[in-house]
Amino acid sequence: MDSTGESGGKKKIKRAPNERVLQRDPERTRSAILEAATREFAENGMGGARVDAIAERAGTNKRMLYHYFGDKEQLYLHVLEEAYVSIRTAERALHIGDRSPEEGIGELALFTWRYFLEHPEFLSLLGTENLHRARWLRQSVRLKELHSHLIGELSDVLDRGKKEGVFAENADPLHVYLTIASLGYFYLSNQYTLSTIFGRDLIDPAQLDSWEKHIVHVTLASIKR
Amino acid sequence: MDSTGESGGKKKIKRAPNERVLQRDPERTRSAILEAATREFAENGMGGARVDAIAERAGTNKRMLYHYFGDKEQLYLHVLEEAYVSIRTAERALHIGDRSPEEGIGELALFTWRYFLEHPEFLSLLGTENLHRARWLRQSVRLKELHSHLIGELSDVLDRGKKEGVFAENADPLHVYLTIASLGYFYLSNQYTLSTIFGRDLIDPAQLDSWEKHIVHVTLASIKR
DNA sequence: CAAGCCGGTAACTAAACAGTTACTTGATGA
DNA sequence: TCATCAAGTAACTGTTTAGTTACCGGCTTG
Repeated sequence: MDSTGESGGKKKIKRAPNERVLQRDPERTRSAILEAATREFAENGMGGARVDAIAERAGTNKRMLYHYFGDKEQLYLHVLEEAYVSIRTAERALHIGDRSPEEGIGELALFTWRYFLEHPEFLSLLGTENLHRARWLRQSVRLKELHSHLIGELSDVLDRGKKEGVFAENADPLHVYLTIASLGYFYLSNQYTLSTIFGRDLIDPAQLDSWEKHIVHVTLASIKR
Repeated sequence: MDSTGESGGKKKIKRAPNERVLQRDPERTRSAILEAATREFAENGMGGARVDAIAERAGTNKRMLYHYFGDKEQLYLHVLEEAYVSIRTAERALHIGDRSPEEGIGELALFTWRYFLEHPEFLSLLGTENLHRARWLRQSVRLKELHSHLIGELSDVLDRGKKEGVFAENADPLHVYLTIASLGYFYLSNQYTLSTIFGRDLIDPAQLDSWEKHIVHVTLASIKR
């Protein structure tokens, strides 16, 4: 589309290509807001998060935030959807069916634990959303089918294990996933009260390592025949 | 102490003892505020809770709230302490050491699950407190030693089980408690997002019953020799 | 029975807040 | 080269909020 004849020299775009690269960049502004909002909502919950704080963290101002996302609630919903899409996308890449049933389940447990450990903001957002009884998640059209894949794949692995005689016949895929998620979620999201109360620093690497082994052990022990 | 000589007849206290019982009752007002605050904080978190709403729910007004508790944060701390004292008190009444080791652990798991089920406000308060990294709990002097009893008793039961050869030698009392609490906490506190996502109503009595059995099974499976 | 104190009410205040408006700056296409 | 539109800024607005002040009234006590 350089047929305007003026595409040659004058345009100020990229004047000094690396000196002041793009003063106006909608894509960057948008994602900066989304990232800042993720942190703000994760740290303070829906009620405690401040729109001004998000704008400041993103290096922009409220006007832009309302421009791209409508209002505080819609911005929160975007953040939540993004968080779910991220974990489920990473999860799919695992292909737990490629290994033996026991290895597959162990792999899923390890992945989930480590993902939780590396993404505390995801745990926090889940907590906030549940405080509000999934008020915003229920509105989301994007997320309903995102999860059938997980249960489907898990179900296949369990069935294979049952046929091979290593898993109990009554092992339920939802129960298995809930077991894995429970053990990771509670330990990490409640680490602050737990460490205070029991006087043991749960975030200490040795403790983390010990709990990681525990999760895998418990998960497999709960379904082995 | 009735030596003042005027303790006899005249006092208007209890005029018509049941008609307008006590227009002014500090004890009742105080506990009404505490109960209202428990619900408000549990439903909306620290950031979302409204002081006006608490006063209204308690059938009083803000003045009294500030009179009895100082400010919003101190009131919140009282609520949190109260919640912890309640569960630990009920827990002590269990005497898990009076039974066989396996029954004792099963009893603790059942108790914890049912307590969580009947006290959703406790789970919610825990979530809120952890969002704030135990900021207020850390300030509390009352709660530090409240928990050594639990771990101590649990430790005794495990040791007995190990001597009798039913429990594995490396079973850790903290891990056992965390396992029990994890499975109950996550299922209940995250029931809203989980039900939405997996399309199964987790609060349905049949589901609850099934998960209760699962918790006991998993807990014992994780420590059995 | 008068003095004073404590439980209680309601209206007020200053700050914080979500959301808006008026305006500026920069890119693009005809 | 100029009209147009999108990106961006900053100051503003009405409302909500935690916390306060001024006041009322009944009970206790010297």
